[in-house]
Amino acid sequence: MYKTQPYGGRTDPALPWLNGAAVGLHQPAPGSSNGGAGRIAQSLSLLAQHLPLRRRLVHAGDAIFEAGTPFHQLYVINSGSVKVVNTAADGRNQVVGLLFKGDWLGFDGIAKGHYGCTAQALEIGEIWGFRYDTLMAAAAAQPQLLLELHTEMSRAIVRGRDALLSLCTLPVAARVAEFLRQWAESLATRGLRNDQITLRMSRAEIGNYLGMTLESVSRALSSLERAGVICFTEKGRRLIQIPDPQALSDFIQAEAQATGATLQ
Amino acid sequence: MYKTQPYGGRTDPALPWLNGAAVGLHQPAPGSSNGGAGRIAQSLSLLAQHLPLRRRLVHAGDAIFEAGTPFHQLYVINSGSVKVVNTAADGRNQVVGLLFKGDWLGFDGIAKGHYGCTAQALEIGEIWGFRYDTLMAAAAAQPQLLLELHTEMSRAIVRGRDALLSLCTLPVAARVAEFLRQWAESLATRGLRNDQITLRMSRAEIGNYLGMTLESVSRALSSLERAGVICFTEKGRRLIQIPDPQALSDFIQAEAQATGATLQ
DNA sequence: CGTGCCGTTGAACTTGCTCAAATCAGGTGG
DNA sequence: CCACCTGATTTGAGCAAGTTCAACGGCACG
Repeated sequence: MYKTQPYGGRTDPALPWLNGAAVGLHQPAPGSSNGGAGRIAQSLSLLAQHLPLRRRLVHAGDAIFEAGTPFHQLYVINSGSVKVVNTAADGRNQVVGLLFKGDWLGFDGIAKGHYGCTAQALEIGEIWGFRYDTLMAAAAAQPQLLLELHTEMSRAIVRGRDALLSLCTLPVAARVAEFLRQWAESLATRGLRNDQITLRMSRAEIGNYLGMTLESVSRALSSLERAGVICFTEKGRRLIQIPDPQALSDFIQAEAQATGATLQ
Repeated sequence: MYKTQPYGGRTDPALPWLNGAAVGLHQPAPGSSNGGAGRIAQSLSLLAQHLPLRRRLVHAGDAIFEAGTPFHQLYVINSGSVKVVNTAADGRNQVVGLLFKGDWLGFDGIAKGHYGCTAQALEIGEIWGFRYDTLMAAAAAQPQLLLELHTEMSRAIVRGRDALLSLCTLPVAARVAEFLRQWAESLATRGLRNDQITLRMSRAEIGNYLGMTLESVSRALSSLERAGVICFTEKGRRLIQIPDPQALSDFIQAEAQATGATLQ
């Protein structure tokens, strides 16, 4: 397996912190049973209350914003899912993010003054748009808005880093498994059923996202099915069932250790 | 070459925007010849003026903060360089960032309430620390501080995405070249000489950062030297000279195209 | 009913990894 | 100042994961 080997750095005392949990500065909404779903609903309603929103219905394939256009607005997903595609100067491009209800879009525009990525809906959904300067003005009266913004930006940074880590330390099959695990986790956080996933991307898109070929994605899914970690439903090979989320995690763990990617 | 192949997405009209340029919302400092260096000096002095800073001298290897400790402070590099190491729950860890003067540290703590990474100095330098809540309080009086924060967070997001793109679309040799190019660019932005680079990381650390083995890093550097794109100085193989930055870019371009990673 | 796209699977090939040995730089103690 | 030791780096040879190329089946759409 093509994994980076241990390097005798000084930062290696294997640390026991959970990386996946989505606990934030926010206390769970009083009276909400699920921290994740409550948090997201709460923050969406906060926005709705204090900002003039441009609500837009999108269909699969619709662009929410395009790389290169001037930045003025941020967006929040009220429903549906979105992929973010990064494009380099020489035309190489890559899916760099996959976002769901409550996630924000367009942060990369703040620094550069124009969007650096293209965001595209993967299914029917509703996207809320609002101007960055309006948000800042509203935040003067409602500081909670600022905390929300910072938390979401921080989350985006963490997501990017975790993606990098997966990409560098996991073999293909485990990367696909991790992809499914994260997707299921995102659904669970939002209070949706997470025992099945409707892939809204082609094998080619998934492969592009995970840094592998479409054939590798296909093979990885087949091998996950053979291992009994996932099942395909009778109809269509884009609807994936996950009988036991723990089995997915175990699979990833096993693959990671097999490669010696554990480090230190 | 193991590169992701084209996928017939709908987002592919190859876009001509430069990805590397560091132009921001900030207008170049009036009277400063170099936008980058001016911007950084300006934003450092803005912080010094409006915030009580904890200044700390660090030596190579010193930790600025450790993954898992509670988040209260953000940090800014006043001088020196820093690496950021991400650690997963199962012990896999990876260098996910390399930062220089003017860069901020610790954003990942905002969402989770504790730092998710460890930051470690690569050389002697001075790090400024200040509490996040103090920053927010000061921002009420000085909104420029907020813009600064957002710009830096945005920049961190963009950097992460670009790293992902390199990792997925470039073969090893080009990845090393791109690494050097970015380092040189960072130096240039800060008004420092960018015709030579003192690597402050071992081959193993570089490999970990770039998702390859230390042997691959070594071979890539040797091949860059053979191609005349870089030179080693007589003393030590950690001081690298870059006679012609353009040649580096050309090398990357050529390698990228050779793999068909161009897409579209 | 043909055309096109998506997905799967097989076989051969290539890149980058693993293992191993030799070299080199830096620091330590005599 | 030199011998020595340790860790970093380079380089080679063989191997394997994942890619490339290619063929086939299924489903949707005109």
